[in-house]
Amino acid sequence: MKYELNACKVEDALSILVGKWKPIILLHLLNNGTQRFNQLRRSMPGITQKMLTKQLRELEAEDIIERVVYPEVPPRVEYSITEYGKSLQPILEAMHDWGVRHTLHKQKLQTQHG
Amino acid sequence: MKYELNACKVEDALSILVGKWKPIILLHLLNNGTQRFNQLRRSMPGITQKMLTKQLRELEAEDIIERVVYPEVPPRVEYSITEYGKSLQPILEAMHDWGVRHTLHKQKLQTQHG
DNA sequence: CAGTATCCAGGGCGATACTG
DNA sequence: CAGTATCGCCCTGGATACTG
Repeated sequence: MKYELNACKVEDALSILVGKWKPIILLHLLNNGTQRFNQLRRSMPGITQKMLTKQLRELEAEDIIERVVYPEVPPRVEYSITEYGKSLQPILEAMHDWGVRHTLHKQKLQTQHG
Repeated sequence: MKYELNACKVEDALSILVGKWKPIILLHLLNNGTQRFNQLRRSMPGITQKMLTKQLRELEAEDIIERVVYPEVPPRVEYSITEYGKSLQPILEAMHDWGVRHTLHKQKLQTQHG
């Protein structure tokens, strides 16, 4: 290992990403750029308005995403990743890469045991 | 971005790491090598036997750690990271690096707002 | 030493209804 | 359109006691 990893720091990152819909929200914003509330909602089948609002607010509180309200009728609210939020991308990529290999590993285990 | 990240894969990785004590356990095993049950326990102030057992069993079920029982009296059980478990290290490092920067970022925000 | 078994509190998350 | 408000389930995790 490059150096000793500190558990507290790891958990700081983990606490940001933990939440049933947070990774999905982040990936949608990273992949598709700025999105309106209902645009996000439609792209996440199964999420309720309450949960989407809650998860967005939590990410906003951590300065991971930005929320911009346009004073129009009907209301328009746009969400986007902040520069700081983009710094999470290496973590998401590392997880994605691992997830891809994890699928293969599980298949291998099943072949061995099954 | 290098390519589109898939939410399911990211969550596969996340689901392994989520658990109040799992990152701590993994870092202990990565930093210190094979450890006995009470050795881990002593290095994690606040954890109960039940929780340590539970988290260890879950990591074992995912083939992230290995559990070896020595049929002795008194019993000896040793835990270690598997080769597969070591593949999580890039994720933990990415989280650690981010966590370090997150601390600085929070301090910066507080200076601005406070 | 290395666990189980049991009970219990808090919070995450969902379903549903209502609103500026 | 983009939210709040309320209710309730379940699951994680903690406290405590017991055991091969």
